[in-house]
Amino acid sequence: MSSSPAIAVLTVVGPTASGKTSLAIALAEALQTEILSADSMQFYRGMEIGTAAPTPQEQARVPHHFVSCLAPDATMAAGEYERMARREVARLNAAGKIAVVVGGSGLYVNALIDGLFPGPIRQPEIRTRLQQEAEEKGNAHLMARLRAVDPDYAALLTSENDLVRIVRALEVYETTGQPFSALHRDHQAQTNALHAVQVALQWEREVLYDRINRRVDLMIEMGWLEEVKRLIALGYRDPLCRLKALGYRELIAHLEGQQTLEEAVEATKQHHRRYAKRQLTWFRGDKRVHWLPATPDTSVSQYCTQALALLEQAIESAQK
RNA sequence: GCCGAGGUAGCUCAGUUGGUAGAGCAGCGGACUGAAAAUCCGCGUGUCGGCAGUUCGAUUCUGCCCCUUGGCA
Repeated sequence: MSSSPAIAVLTVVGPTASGKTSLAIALAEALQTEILSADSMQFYRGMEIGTAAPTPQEQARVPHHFVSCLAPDATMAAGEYERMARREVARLNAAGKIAVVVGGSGLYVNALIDGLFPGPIRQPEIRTRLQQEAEEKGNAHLMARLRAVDPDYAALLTSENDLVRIVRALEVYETTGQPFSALHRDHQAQTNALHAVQVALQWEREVLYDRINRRVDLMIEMGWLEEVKRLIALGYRDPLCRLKALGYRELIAHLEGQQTLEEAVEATKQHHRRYAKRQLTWFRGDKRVHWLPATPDTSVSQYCTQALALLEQAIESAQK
């Protein structure tokens, strides 16, 4: 019976195509532990090529969780992920192991480490109703409603066009009778954050974009189009469009004759580059993340050594 | 070689009857609490090809040069 480690999780975060998967595997091997994915799209089965999920060979090296475990028409939610992932962290910690978490979905990583406020899961009927209302009476109408029940949160939003957030906040208010911002504030006051060490690989922007472009080409070479065709044949065309995983809609548009393969590939690369930029903004904003300078000449084992050293330091200071 | 067209942002181009310039795309920055690979907000980043002349002032007018391009040879 081992005692719980001083650090509960070691995360590998950062933008897409930065090399998270291989670093996480190296770290999990070194720590003799398991990997929890924090990737909102690698959950889905049959989308392994397009989401750059760890390959069967990679998964054979280290046990993985939360990869290829849902049908493409299933819904996931950050709160559900928080519960499932924390259960795995607790199990590993109880065995004296540090959980290695890898993924680029910032909200999911935060849900796991910091926890979300205990709010309701999404309410499809309420959302549909509110969206219809926005369409009929305009976005400003919904924003005015939010301002009336939760002025603090309304003031934080950048625009009345951010319907996703306005609808969610109104949905929370309708379900709980509490303003979204108040629930959020209460939760921050009594946070139960996991003790974590977070690392990310920091590439020069041009090099990262080059890696993204090359990886999309590689995905096509590995049979991404066939993967999409297979999913369509299984009846997942519409769920796939709803998921909005990068590239799938573009490839579907190509398969349905709306654009050339080249156009679809170029659009996909661009969407990945923009996604990487949003991820950089997200993770740069979290001052707990340690950025390891990355270059084409550095090997995974070198990053691994650096990350383990950071982990060692954190464990020492946690034990003081 | 001759005749014509053009050189303005990373790209495609607009424009200034002389007062150092603006669109689209690309790009950059930010926000983010159960849809998050989603969603939303903000920002022109410039030796106006080069040199000289005219002018208070030239990206704009003039001259020469360089480069690209179409046609004729």
